[in-house]
Amino acid sequence: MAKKATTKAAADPTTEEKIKEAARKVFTKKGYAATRTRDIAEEAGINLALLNYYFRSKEKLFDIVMLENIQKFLMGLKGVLNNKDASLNEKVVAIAVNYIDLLKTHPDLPIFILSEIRANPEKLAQNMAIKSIFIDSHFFKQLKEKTKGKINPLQFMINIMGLTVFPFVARPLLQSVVNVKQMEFDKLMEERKKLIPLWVDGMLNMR
Amino acid sequence: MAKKATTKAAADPTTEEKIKEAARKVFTKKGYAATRTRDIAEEAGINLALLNYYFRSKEKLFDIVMLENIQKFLMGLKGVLNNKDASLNEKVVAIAVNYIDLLKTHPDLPIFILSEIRANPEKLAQNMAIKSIFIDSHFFKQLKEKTKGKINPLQFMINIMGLTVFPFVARPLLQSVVNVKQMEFDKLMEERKKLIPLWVDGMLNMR
DNA sequence: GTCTATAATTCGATAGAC
DNA sequence: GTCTATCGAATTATAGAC
Repeated sequence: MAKKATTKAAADPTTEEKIKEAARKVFTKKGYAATRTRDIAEEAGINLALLNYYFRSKEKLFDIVMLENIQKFLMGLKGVLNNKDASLNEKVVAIAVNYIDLLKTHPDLPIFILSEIRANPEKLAQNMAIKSIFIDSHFFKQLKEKTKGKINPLQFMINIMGLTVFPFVARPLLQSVVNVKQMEFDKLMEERKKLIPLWVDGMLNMR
Repeated sequence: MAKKATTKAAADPTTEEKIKEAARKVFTKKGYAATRTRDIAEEAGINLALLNYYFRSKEKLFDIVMLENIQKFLMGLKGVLNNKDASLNEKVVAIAVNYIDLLKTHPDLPIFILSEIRANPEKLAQNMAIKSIFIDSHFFKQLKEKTKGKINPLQFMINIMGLTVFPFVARPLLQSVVNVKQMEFDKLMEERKKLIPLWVDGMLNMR
């Protein structure tokens, strides 16, 4: 591991890295159970036996990919939520923009994370002190002030995440059922970067 | 099929019905690939061989469950969206209340449908003329009028569904990571029946 | 480190008795 | 219709040559 971290970072990927990237791609697309290690090996352009040589098993490889995916999905948030110099509205802008940019390149991330957690909740509890990321954040305090007892601030947290993330979760349905094309979808998501902060501001300042 | 639809509807379930109900439960919880026919048989309290006797294969059984799930999820919507006597706001209320009630008893429905469509988009295209349910609905016309060219009405359709459905999609994360208990979750969802129409109204009447 | 070949297991499906 | 027993295919994992 970390054999050639000498000069260049992105020289040519180690076999181990190739396998992990292939695993991320296939796992994220098809889910744990539907993924065959052969698919990963083929995607990585290596032999099946090498997968078990580097990672002990399918499950261990999955755990690594899963952990990194969750971090990718949540850790970007941490800095934003705790920036004490940003107003509530500025934070909403940052959340919307960051997530939409992330999800435009990794659209399957949310549905993968959510369905795997759902199928296997006990795997999560572990170490993750993610609760604090949301509930103990500066952002959450700002929400509490703004809503002063009237409405549970968690409702707004759900709304902001929902307005941002839900379109990507619903994308399979939008594309294959409502027949929204990839380009139209991307355009809608770009529009939402500006719209979501307006909508959230409206919700927070009602009556 | 339909052997004893004589007097009582919910007398005692046919073996066939028992299998289908067990299949719905297990498939919806674990997804197609992670489900073993043995799990379904055990859940139904019958023998594995009977599953193949009544339904030809795991896949055929799944297709039936999937179709019924999609109908359960979308068909309730159809009547609401096309009720010409209901105002836009009344329709939003109906959507929120209907879905939250449905999802409180079937919380895994959305994530199941979305992740299975995602893993297997070609299975959908089929017969389903679902596009019309949304785009050609009376509700969509009302949205168009209200937003008169300013914003794509699809954005609001996404918002309404997102505000309503997303909490249930995110529930695994909320419960096992943010540590929201079942009772608190249910309470939040009840609150949302009243809040969502207010929020949507605010969004539609901005500036 | 990488490959081929194969062992070990799991799982969907069926044969055949009752 | 329902069960037990088992087959056959698919898939993860490993042994062993290079």
